[in-house]
Amino acid sequence: MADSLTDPKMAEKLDGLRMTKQRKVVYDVVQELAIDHPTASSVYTKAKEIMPNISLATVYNCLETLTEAGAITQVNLHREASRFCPNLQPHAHFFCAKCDSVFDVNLNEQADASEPWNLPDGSKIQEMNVAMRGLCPNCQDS
Amino acid sequence: MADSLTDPKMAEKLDGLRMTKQRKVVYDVVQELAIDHPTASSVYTKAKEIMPNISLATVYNCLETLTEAGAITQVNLHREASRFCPNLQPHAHFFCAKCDSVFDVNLNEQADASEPWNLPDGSKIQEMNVAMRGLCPNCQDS
DNA sequence: GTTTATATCAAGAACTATTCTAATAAAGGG
DNA sequence: CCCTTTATTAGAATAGTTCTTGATATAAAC
Repeated sequence: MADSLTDPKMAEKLDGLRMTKQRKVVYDVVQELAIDHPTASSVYTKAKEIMPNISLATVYNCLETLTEAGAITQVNLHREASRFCPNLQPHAHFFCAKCDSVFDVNLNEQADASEPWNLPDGSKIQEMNVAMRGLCPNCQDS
Repeated sequence: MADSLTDPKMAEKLDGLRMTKQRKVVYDVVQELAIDHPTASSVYTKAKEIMPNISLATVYNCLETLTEAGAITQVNLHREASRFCPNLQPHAHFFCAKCDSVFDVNLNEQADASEPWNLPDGSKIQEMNVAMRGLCPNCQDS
């Protein structure tokens, strides 16, 4: 599969990173549960089925390492528990207020579409957050 | 000013809400510090200058109430402390990775612009998050 | 291969931002 | 004003996450 850790492009991202058994398990679990956008503790629960001695701290460490390496991304809404997503394509996330599910939303292919996001039919947005991190003009110079 | 609590449109939003002294102070402080996008504790520090006996819990309560009423919005990036913003126009937020400042970013007026966000010249995006909350098709029906 | 350096792991303590609890106080309607 | 409702306060509690320590494992240097 394209997003496998053994994929050459992914290997490049993970350059200099030790692919330990724990990291592999954590990454595989995030892939397996991708559709749920699992939290750290969901990943922990599932990872223990494969590696019973793995600790929650290690799961947190692995998730952080994989995120920094760019293999997965951290997904948040307000201050709810972080969720993790192995989809590296540019996309947004929709959080259902009722059933607590989270799903990926792709950009609309048609540039002239009225709605930039390709939401499933029948979903209704109540709130939208757009945040960017980077360097401001002042900090860019120094 | 247009965003004042005494503005008729704002009054409508706050319908049914008791405008207590504390809520007024908290709202005024958020307005005053708007450019900084203050955290709850920044609001608390400033609010105490005006009302020395106000408690942190009250600041949190007021911020929550004002947010629910639609008078301010809660702004987050990952799980950093929430920040609050009295700008009710649709806009995004830019978090500087170096100086920790946060600023408003408006939508580009020109529909055909290459970049949908009107970023200040010289700023550089490293990461972008788009999240929506609402009802998914399944939950819409039930 | 042995030694030395570096990175990772596990367990639990510590931390931060936030929410909850229970008692007191303040608003607003009659 | 009085009464009911709602808000405030201070401090305790909580959730999610990060940190610390010592033990292991891996890699690098010799």
